[in-house]
Amino acid sequence: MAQTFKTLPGFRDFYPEDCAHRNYIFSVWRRIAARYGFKEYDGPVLEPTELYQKKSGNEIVNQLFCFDDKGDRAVSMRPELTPSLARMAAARQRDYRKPMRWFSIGQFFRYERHQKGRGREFYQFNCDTLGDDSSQADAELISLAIDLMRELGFTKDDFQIGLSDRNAWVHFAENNGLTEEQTLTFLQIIDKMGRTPAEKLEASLSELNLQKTQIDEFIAQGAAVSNRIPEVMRSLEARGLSDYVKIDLSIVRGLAYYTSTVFEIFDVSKGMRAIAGGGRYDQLVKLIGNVDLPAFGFAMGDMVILDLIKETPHANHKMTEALAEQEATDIAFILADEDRYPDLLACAQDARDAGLSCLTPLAIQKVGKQFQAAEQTGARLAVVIGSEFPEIQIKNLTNRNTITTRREDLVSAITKV
RNA sequence: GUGGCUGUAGCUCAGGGGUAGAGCCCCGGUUUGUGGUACCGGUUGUCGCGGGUUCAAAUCCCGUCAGCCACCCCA
Repeated sequence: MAQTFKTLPGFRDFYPEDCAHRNYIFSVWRRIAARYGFKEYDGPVLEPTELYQKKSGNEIVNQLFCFDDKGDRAVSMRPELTPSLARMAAARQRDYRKPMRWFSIGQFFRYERHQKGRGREFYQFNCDTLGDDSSQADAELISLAIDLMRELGFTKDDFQIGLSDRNAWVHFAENNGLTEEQTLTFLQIIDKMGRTPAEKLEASLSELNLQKTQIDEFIAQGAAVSNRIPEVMRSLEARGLSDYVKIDLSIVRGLAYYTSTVFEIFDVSKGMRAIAGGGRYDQLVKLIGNVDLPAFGFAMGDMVILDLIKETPHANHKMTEALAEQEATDIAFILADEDRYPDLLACAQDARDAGLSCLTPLAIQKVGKQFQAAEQTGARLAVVIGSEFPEIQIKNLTNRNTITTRREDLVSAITKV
């Protein structure tokens, strides 16, 4: 009995239609990054496990695809790009004018349970500015993120940027006498506040001698608690993008390395999932690469955004249109007389040399079948090669207009049909 | 790691102790040089796997595995 194989849990096959969707998202990512002058880079898929431990501590090993290689090195499939970026940027930062505007599209791996919007393997767009600590850099990347969403067809009614300042909370913690360690615990409590039951929240806060009312009052102050947020907002206002942004101090992001501005993209319609997120990390490059390089970055994964595109009619329509245009074949060659097969191949080669995409029959089939196949593969034109060759017929499959021409005029005639 | 739901054709699913079903997809045909519709025909299954009850189990019971969803976590 033949054994059948399936993908490993959390891993995906990309059939042509899936690949088309993926490439559509990639093309939007690249287009918008280029629009802001960002340069593409990439790092290795396999890194020393230590690189991730250094940044995030030992617990992270549970979530890593890690193993010992044949040289007994502890290695991990990359779960994220930022540590590799920090290493690369630190190593050669003198070769690049600041600010460095870098982006990357790559595949990442996390050993965790597969669920909607999350797998063990996924693609992620990473976009970072290094070597500039200004609020303009923050606003520039948030603006890029907004344009990304707009280019994918989303509107103000579909998504929103939540903007916050982690530093404001650190000051709050200091003013309330928390130690550095307590502050980290505190930030995690804030991060989970939205989905923690009220009683449990009160209990965790009281361990730090805090009351929920203090937190609520602080959040209610909004931008006033931060030096950074008003500057970022002014920049976004100047760009006409401030309608997309809402100040929400409850956002602090899970990771410890964020230093001041943090933001997330949420979808408005479907349960406020986080689509993307990022923030400022002015100390991380120093930690990993021993070079002072303030940075701001964000990342967006392919799984949640694709779900959201498919669930949002106008975004899905935009994707479908773009793919139909991109994938259309120019010409389906149709063989009406077997003896003319070599002539058909010669004509197809001419057309291909001229840059046209062509399909040619591989087996002898009835003309009707060939037209049907041409139709189903989405060809724009059919070119019929038959006994009257070198006279050939060109038919527009959309409006059924037909012209006849000579073999040598094929390429020039095509534009007229 | 914890919980809920679901496992029947390639896909979406119906059926519910007595010979295995529908739609879609795919392939072929409707007399051989012109397409989307229509019609006809065809391929595909140990009903996830193992055990139990029964004259008889895809169906009921127990276990197990897998998938999905949620929790945990989220870089």
